Amino acid sequence: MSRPAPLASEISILQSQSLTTVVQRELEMRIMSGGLAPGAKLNEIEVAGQLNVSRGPVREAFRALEQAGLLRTEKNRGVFVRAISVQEADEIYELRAVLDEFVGRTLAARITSEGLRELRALVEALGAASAARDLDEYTRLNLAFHDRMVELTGNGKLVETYRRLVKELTLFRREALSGSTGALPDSTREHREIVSAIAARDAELAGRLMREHVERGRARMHAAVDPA
Amino acid sequence: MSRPAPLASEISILQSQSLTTVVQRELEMRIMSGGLAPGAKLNEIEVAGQLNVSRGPVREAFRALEQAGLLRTEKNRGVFVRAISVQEADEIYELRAVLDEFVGRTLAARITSEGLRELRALVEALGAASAARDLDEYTRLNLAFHDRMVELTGNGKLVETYRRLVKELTLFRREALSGSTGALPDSTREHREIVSAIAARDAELAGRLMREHVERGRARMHAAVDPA
DNA sequence: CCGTATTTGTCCGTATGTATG
DNA sequence: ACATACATACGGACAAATACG
Repeated sequence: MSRPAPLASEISILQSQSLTTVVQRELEMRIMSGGLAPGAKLNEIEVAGQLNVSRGPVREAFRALEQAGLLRTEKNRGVFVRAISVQEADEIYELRAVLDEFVGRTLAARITSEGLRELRALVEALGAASAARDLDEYTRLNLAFHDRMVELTGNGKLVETYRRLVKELTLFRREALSGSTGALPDSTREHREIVSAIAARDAELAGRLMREHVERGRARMHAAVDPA
Repeated sequence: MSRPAPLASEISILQSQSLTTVVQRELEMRIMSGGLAPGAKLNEIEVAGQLNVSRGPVREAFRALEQAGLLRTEKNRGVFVRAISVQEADEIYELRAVLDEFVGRTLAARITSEGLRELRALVEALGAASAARDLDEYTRLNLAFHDRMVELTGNGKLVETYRRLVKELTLFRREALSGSTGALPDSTREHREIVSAIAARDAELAGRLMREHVERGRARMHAAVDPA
């Protein structure tokens, strides 16, 4: 056993989680953060070496991430970070529009005042990041805002489904818009209107605004991909 | 190597697919068909022995099925067939209602005459199975009818998402309604109305009928679970 | 509470298939 | 086309944790 002593931060994880889970999380993080680009090949031995584990847990993590839609396996050839096609991204946007419309309607019907306070705080923070032209922070908060809205519906299955789609979309953006100008869309006004509609308990309007909000993202994708 | 010669039908599979995939499919089939009931514990060595493979592919299949929502893992304890709670089933029905409403609207807008012919044939077959009181056939055709509708939308991501939810609902029904009377609901009339609305290109109506159709299934579940 | 048996978690060796010169 | 190098697929052994008597 030539394995070096793990860092202190790793010990607690190693004790409570299986190595497969640790590897899975680490790879997912690298994919989502862009450390592993779509199309990149993952070598079992290499990954195992980097994480100081054997190939067993790595292979198990590969199977999990494959099912999660982040990796693709070619038998006897290797596993690759999935590349999402424009068509697939379009399908995801279409689905997201349906789900987000439901989210808007549902929140208008059953959000609590505490939930509303949270959303307003996130919208304010989003406006600040936008004014400061802080793209990373804006992106982070934008994801958090939408994710929190979905959570506040109280439907755990919806949360699960939604997050899966968002992960794949993130993969696509990283692939397609890598060299793109980092112009932040500034949807601050739209965000405010959505929260207002929810606060006003106008389910019809909140749903419509959410759907249109997603459709605009979809249109931006097409505009960025096709050199119109 | 004391492994017996595989059947001819297995050889082609072994050549084209990895053992992990074969094991995964086999386990999924056993779970969906009820051979493995919710809550049942799966022993690695036992499964490996039954399928004449080593524990490696079995463990990899476990990770994939865990991600697919059909198995649950407790560290150092084992993997179990997932048991879906009533609340979770309710969440899934709520989601399905949203998706199926979208399916109805979409089909009304873009179904082809060939697709319409297919749906009509399925509805007829469903009516026949209902008249013959053939519950198994009715269940099979009912799943096929709804699955085909989703396919005909042309949105592959939607198909993927929908099937995942249906699998989990099947798991729940198998768990909760195991001792229930096998009374078939006979939604023949509803099915006919849905197809009619689609054929009439009435998106609004088709969507509403689909949503209500799912909501009735949801209500039947609650009625079957709570002794009202 | 301790020791044993069983099961899972991890690691590594070997075979097979793929890519490359 | 052949041989070599290399990566994956699979199997089996060891270590660690849990269950049980």
